[in-house]
Amino acid sequence: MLIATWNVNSVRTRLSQITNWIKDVNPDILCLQETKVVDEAFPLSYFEELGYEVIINGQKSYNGVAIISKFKIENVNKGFTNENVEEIISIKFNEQKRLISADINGLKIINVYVPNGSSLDSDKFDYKIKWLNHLSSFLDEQIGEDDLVCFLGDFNIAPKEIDIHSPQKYEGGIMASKMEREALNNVLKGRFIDSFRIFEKDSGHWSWWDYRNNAYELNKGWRIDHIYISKNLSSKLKSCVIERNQRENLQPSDHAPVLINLEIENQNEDYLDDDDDLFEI
DNA sequence: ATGGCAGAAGCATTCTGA
Repeated sequence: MLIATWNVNSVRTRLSQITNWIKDVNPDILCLQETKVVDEAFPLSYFEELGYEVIINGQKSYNGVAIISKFKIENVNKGFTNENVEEIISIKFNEQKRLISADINGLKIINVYVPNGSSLDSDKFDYKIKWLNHLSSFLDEQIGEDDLVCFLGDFNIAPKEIDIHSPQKYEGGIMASKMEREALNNVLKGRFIDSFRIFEKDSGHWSWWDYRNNAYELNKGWRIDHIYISKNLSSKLKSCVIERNQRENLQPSDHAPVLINLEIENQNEDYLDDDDDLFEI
């Protein structure tokens, strides 16, 4: 079972790149961030024609998330549905469309687009930390001990020094500060494994390269897009790769897709793919 | 320290991203 995350920086601008990549890789589940489009204008049919179901939580110009799946999608949550907090707080954190989750083929899929935060002294940074704290309580309510969870997306946080191209310059700053990492750890609460780090222990592997300053050509990137899986899935994890060649497309997203292979049985009778060939990565 | 690049809105230029 192939599961991917990709911040596409506008689903409409990147449409042919996304559908070409889908045809090439044949993922079972693809989670998108920064779709930048209202739900009414989302190009649903392009994915449905390829045999996928789609759920979306979009907004105009900014943010927006979607899940594209070959398996039946059940128990959809658009945004936060926290019960043990004042409703007004959930409403506030649902204004920006950064979260969508559902049950798919026995897995809880939780797709996030964490706020960037701008700089440590800004109101946006304060929002980022509070948003992560709200996410933490949402996960606490949503995730049961035996649930099989895949928690993925654009986290806008480099977990460690080795996830930044020039730590001497960027450690402690935005996306690499102690506060953000603590907030992220409070969300994870030791429940998850960073899929990528099971297979690669060294620095030099990035999922995002700034459009500016020739960053891709100089390979000055960050690893900020992550696929966390619950510990009870660890024995099923067969691979995790960053599809960095997608950053070389004409007019690419500034992020590359991240992809895992989970060895999980098809539990779903109405699997939408009639192709029996398993894609090996 | 500043600006570089890109997308959306909307028609010149601003806002936002990371």
